[in-house]
Amino acid sequence: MQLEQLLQKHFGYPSFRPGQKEVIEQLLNGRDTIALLPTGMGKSLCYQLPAYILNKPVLIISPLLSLMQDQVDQMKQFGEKRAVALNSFLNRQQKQHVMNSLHNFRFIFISPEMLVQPQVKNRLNQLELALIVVDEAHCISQWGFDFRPDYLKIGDVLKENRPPVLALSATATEKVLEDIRRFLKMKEPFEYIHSVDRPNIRYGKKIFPSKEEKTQWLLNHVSHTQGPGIIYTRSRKRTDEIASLLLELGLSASSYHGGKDAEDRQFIQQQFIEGALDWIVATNAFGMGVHKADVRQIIHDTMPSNVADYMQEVGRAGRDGKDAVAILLYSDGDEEVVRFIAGEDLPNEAQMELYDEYVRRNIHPKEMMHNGLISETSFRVLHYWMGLYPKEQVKSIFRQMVMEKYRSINDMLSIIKSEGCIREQLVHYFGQKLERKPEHCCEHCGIDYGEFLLPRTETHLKKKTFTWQIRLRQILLGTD
DNA sequence: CGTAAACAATATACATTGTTTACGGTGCAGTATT
Repeated sequence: MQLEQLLQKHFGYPSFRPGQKEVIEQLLNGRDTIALLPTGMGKSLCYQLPAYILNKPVLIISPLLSLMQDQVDQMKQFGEKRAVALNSFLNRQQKQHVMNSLHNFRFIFISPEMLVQPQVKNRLNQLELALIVVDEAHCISQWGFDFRPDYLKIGDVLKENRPPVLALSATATEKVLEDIRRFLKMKEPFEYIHSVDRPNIRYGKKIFPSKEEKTQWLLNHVSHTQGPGIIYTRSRKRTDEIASLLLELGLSASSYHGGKDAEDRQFIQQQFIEGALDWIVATNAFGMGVHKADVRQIIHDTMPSNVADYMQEVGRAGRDGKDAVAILLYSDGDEEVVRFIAGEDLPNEAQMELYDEYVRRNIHPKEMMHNGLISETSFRVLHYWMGLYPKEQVKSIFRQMVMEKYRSINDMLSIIKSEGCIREQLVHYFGQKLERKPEHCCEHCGIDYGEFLLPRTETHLKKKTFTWQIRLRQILLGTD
């Protein structure tokens, strides 16, 4: 049967979207594949159709519990009951039960941390899988080295005669692609790379002499333009600050960051997706797995720490194909804090010495953590690297890591400070060529905020006084 | 590293200036505790 017929049979679609057919053909031929497709362009079909054709379970490695849960729920809603998320939401018994019946599932979602557990790894390696998928594969590069080291172990977990591996992401620089190939141990993968350019997004940029002026401009702009929108800033505290100011101006806004309860985060995200909330003021915790098509604006109150993150964040605008705008705000010295945060949580040399000493004295290095000498995150990262290389080499690896981070920050900064076309520079950064400049390009080429500058009407201000506002106030003010 | 808030000192009974201190992103798993 032709692929199109199979698509029709299993999903009821008459034709493929760009890239899907090529990717699926390669996978069915048993070839490792990297697919860079813009969000909302049907990435999940690339593994779902092969799952039905090959009729064996597909393993999907996913970065977030909430993402797995959404996908499983969605599948169940569409009548696919044979989907499961193998993660810490399951208690011991449930986990055991799922582990014993893995062959009965068609889609198995799992976190890298769960995947590398010996018991889980062995069980999965006994299973005959159709495909191994790494969703949001840029996380390998973005998180693996200094945050979630288990991302770097995925390749080691996979046995020699494994099924093809499919790495999915929306954007990746050549460096990220290299990390994906290397840490997934891919063998001459087929690569489908969609253009990173998003013609319907206009790139704005505003430079201010002081932070106060920046904030003033932001408040004024947001209160006179259309949402829905996301405002990215660097610290949790500042998300709360800005959100409060917007609330005072009568706008519907909420802050969002990793320090909030999972429940509250879920609730806020849901309100935003449903359109009951116009503005989300967030740290980089917000975004992955947020499927909202009509986001009109992305505003950066603080610069992101690299161009790949910037593209990822900006890419959340205008998924419906309609016009959207991304505005990057900068005030002198913003990069200093970004630089600090980049190096802050990495293990320092004193901790490396101490780790070494603990090992020499036959004390489990975990004690460092219990003695409050290192954070959990830093310990995990340090433990990973010290297990691989001698101390001096680890020191040098971390020095390089910091240098690399500083370089990425500088790359972002030089785009901000440059006088050139923003779109062109972004596209070039991903090693691509800009085919055609859209009419509304960027700050440099001339930007017209046009319809985004529609004045806010009274109804706009007052139409929403639902229960969510009360709930949001509770969350924001911490009163129940 | 840089900022801002909290605190202290000055020099005079209020407010300015100097000094110290706290703080800063991303998530998983699994266990102990509300």
